[in-house]
Amino acid sequence: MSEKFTIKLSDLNLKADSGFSQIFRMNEEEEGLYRVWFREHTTLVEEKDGSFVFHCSKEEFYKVWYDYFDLGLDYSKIKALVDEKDEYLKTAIEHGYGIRILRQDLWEIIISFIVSQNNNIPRIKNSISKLCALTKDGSFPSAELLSRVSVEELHSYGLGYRDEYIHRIALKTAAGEFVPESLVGLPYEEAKKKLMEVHGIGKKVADCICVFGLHCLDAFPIDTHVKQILSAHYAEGFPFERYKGYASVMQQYMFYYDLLNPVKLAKK
DNA sequence: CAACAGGCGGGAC
DNA sequence: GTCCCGCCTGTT
Repeated sequence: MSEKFTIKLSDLNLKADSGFSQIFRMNEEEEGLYRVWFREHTTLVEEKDGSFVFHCSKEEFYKVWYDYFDLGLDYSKIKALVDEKDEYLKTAIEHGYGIRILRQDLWEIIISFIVSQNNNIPRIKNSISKLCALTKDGSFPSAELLSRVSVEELHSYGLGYRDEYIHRIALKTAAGEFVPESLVGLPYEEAKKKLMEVHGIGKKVADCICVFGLHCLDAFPIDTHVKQILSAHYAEGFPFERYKGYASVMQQYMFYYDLLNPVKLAKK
């Protein structure tokens, strides 16, 4: 609380990262002041005159938050890959300054994206905040803790039919029959395949877990927004080869831009 | 009222 | 393999 660490960072925009696709509990507590969580760590971050003030020690910043915000990766280089002739992607990137693929906790991402399926953001956030209320400190509940919560209780968190998916994967994980950590370091295709063996994880959720939980930037989650973007702007096919190794970064720019400026509405 | 939201499982074929 | 349907629930 007392200790603060200020640093200048480029290609980071807390508003863009918090409000949309990958984090369901980075809340703006006050104007320009955000709370972030990573496992047992939490801190406030504020954006001020192009600098970022972390309400933690310099040691904690470098130990936890530097990696969390993926600050070792130069996003300006990735943006430079974009095809000069691709007006749509160029526009999307201009509007998505500061988007990064954060390195969040794998277990939290697995559960969060199961919750996210066929769902909307306010409801997702509400369910996840109820899950986090299960712990004393507001951190995300472990598999062991979740496995002890009844399906009925889970249902009361507004999870709908996903209650059983959560219950089953929590039991399986607590029993050691599913080991999330075993996915770390696997090639993208293998990780995706193993994830899809879990009841409640399909193609899209598996891809999201690969991107946001395993930092596989080759994955390219196709949800309803991206599907519409692809058919509206890439009828000839999206140039995956060109963006090899960074497809998900492009996906994030497109997704974010579509939230601001939906393809469907723009077309009519 | 129906359609949709950051889809998935299950069954038909 | 592809297609199609039902599904929790809040919002438009």
